[in-house]
Amino acid sequence: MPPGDYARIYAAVRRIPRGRVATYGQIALLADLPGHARQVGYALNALEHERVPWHRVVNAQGRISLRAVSGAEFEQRRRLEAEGVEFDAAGRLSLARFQWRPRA
DNA sequence: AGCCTGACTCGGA
DNA sequence: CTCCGAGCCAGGC
Repeated sequence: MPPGDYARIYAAVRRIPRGRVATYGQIALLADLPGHARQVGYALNALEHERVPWHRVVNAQGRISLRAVSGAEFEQRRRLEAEGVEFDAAGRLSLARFQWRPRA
């Protein structure tokens, strides 16, 4: 996978406004990498100190994807709630309400 | 090459 | 609604 791909993925994630979320597949599309939803996850997993709002990326079911190393999920939810995103009792957010829909 | 794994997704049971 | 199963693609062995 070309090194530049990660940069495009990060650029797409950076476009997500505060208080909104995007799905992995959606980011893949915006980065011109249709079908690479999993790679988006890898790219986010590889983040170190880059300034990228990784917490605004959730899966297609409006849930926070679990990592191999548990713990970061709580941090993600905490950050989203700090931006006004609400979760239901089942730990899921409403994509209908919070998903970012960039125009054309 | 083959096999396994993973911050994914969609559709069917 | 939840649980698979299959498809998906990149990476590491």
